[in-house]
Amino acid sequence: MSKELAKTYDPKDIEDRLYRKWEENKYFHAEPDRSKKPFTIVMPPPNITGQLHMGHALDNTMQDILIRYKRMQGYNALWQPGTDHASISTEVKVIESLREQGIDKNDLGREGFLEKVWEWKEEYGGRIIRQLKKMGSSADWDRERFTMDEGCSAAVQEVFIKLYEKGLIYKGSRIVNWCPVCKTSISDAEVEHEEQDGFFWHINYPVKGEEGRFVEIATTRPETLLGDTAVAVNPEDERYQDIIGKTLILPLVGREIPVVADHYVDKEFGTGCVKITPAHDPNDFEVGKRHNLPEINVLNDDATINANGGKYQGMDRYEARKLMVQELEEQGLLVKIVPHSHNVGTHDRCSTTVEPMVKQQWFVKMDELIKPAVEAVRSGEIKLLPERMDKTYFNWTDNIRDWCISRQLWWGHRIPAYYCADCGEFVVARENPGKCPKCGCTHMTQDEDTLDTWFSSALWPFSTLGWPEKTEDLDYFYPNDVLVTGYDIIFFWVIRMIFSGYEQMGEAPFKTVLFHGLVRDSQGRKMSKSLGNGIDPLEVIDKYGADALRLTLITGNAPGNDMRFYWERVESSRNFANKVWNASRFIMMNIDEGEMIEPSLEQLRTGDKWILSKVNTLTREVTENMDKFELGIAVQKVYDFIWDEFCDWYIEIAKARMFKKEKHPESAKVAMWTLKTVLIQALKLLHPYMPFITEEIFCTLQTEEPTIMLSEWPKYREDYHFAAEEAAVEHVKDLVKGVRNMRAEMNVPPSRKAKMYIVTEDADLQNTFESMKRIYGWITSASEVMVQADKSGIGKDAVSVVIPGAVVYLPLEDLVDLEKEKERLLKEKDRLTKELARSKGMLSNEKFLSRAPKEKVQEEKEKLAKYEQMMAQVEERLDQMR
RNA sequence: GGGAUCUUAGCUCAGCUGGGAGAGCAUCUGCCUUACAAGCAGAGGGUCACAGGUUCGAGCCCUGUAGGUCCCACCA
Repeated sequence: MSKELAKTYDPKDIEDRLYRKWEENKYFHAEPDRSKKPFTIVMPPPNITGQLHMGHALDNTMQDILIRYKRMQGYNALWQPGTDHASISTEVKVIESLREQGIDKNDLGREGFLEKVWEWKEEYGGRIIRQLKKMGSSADWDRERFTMDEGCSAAVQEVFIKLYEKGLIYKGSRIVNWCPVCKTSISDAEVEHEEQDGFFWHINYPVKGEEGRFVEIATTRPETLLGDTAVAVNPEDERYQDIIGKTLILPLVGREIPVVADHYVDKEFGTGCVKITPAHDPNDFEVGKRHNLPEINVLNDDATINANGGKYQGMDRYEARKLMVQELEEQGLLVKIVPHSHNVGTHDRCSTTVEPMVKQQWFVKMDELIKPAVEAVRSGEIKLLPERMDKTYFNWTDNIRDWCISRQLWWGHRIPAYYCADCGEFVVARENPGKCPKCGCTHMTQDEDTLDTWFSSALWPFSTLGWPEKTEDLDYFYPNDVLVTGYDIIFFWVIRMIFSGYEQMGEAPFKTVLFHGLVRDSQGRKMSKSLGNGIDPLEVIDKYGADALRLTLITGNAPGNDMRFYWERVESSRNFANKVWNASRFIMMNIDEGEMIEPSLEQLRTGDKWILSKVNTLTREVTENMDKFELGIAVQKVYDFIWDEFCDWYIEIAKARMFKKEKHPESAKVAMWTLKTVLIQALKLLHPYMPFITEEIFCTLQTEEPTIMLSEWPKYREDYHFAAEEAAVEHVKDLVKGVRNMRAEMNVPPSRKAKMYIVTEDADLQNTFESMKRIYGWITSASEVMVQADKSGIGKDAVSVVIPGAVVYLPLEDLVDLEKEKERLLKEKDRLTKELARSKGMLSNEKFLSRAPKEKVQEEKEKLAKYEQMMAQVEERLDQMR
């Protein structure tokens, strides 16, 4: 009785204190240990510039649940954390902050700028980690890594060189996506397509030497006309047979360009004539290659027109467009302007319209690399959850294109290529070779470009474990078991980790990928800065506690589905936490101190066996669902058990015994043991989801173990399955519910006590009701309970309640409104009539009898018998009332 | 253009391999019953989008329709 908890649950009191305890005791830390099986999850590294948002909160909660679960199961569980340098985001952010101080990136120079970025990293890099800790995340922080730390950088260099040497990385002049604001190339995955309303400008291109003859083309980007080097038509298009091979005069420019025939042109679309701009359109680039057309780049890196644009030089692309259209109109070459909505590629970071441009860039050749990654998912060696993600995955791998990995940024891993200033030769090497292998000069400088951020994240599952060194960690913890992440980065990250794992390690990086969806606002919108609709997880934690937030994010959500965030849901999670808290408080206040010995099966009463059987089944179901990664279902079962079974029924059952300790000391003792045992088991099942509250209660309730997080995950016990007791308590529940229902509907106040007669001819039932008299008598405030085979001694006007197998009578003559009771009985009769019709219908169906499984038929027959018996009772009672 | 996914109670969503429709919140009615009013007890509320099909039996499987969401895609 000495231990006590505060009256209401206050997470603020306990969360930080317990987290400190866990950290100080190194409970999160994992070291290779051959006597235990490893279980590894690598944390998707949050950006160093990032602040905790709901996506992180969900992602980390799921991982923490899995890690805590496996840790309790005895696995050597490693949750490997770290952060990502996030090249573009970070660079842009630092540039902005410098600009506010009036400093320009270029004035600082590369070295100076990088110094500033590292300063920024030192200052803000730890912020998100501190925030993740507030969630209760049990990652092994001693192992925190950074994508640009020494080891990860070595891994990046190693991979680059290996791939280059295998011919899987090449440098080439290709058409790439160019962001004119970030002034860098980006990969296809970073381009977002958005539908925009634009126009089709129809322009006449004069045919050389044929006065008054034109070829009409249609374009959505008239300014690219400056780079046109041909016009193409479909070779099968009858309309244009005679102009193939002729020469056109490019309007405004005056350049002579040929008309070529290419199957790429769709006869049905537009005018059937396409202007070809190889330097600024991926398709045109291909056409240009086929017809040996020159590539004329007309844009600067900031998307202004360059010297090749003649008099338009220096103008912004859209300004030039406007002026050119105007001039075309003046010259009578503009045929018409047709509104046209089309897809425009934008940069996912800054939303700037991307310009396709021909540039020298580094690429990863994908066709061979992707093969094992495809096979892994196809064969099931790597499992994607939910399964439908397979299609998304294959859709990408089937249409894979080479990966542009060079970025014109400073913050990131620099490309290990060195160029000779004299002869232009380059070498890929671990360090500057100093001397040019071709001309022998010493003017070697490193490539200015850095690598795509995802190039380093792709190596995360093994670079964090020490690769390219052959470490014990790598040997023991690789491959990872599960990867938890949002479906939005399947292309950016998941696929690239998979092929990198196979290529570098010869093995899958992980066995299962568990995808989750987006956390949206209450209206279903994406949470975003610009909308200002984001909800800060830290605010939620501050108001309701981390456990409540975690529970909210996990319940009622199937894997891979988006969810909406509601404060009301957090509130109900908090209410559950309080429920657990108070149930525990009650138990602590009412059990005796000291060691408790497990009672023998003979000592256990019906109620004890029932709840032990229930928690036993719960254990099995929770474990099964967690193994299937059905976290929402698993925690829902724990929730329902604790609230609806343990609190609503077992604690009430126990009260009837504990409050009469003196009269029945043995029964009280067994109840106490059961209360404590079941509570601890339920707390363990709940711990991965709500680590703080379960730890606090566990540590207050018992002294044998220092922490719940290293306690043993409960196991299903064959000897704790009690079918008969479960059935008995169901009968008692039916009785209690029936009486409560009657009292509520008949407006019998709770203060009104009454005798209770239970009439049944079934001897087993008589025993059940006889043995649990005290329990349900107490719950229903009966003054006295009689169990008998007939109605002797029961007043004619006693109210009756028909329950399966028995009729309960309560002599409440003075209070009873006969009309009301008749109404109540008629309602019950109505319900039974429907059930009987359904049941009889099924059982009279020959095909059901012959084809349905025997158990189903038997089950249905039992139901029918039950309803028939109840119907008879109801009818008898109604007859009496006539 | 291709693909995925959703449509279940007033709202938000569960419903895992087909076998009598569930939860939370909201609503209504009683209760400060000695763990909890962040609570207890009771109640109301659903032709599971629509139309077909398979099956003894369909919210669940198949086909189609309508509407919503998302992803992918070089039709200028």
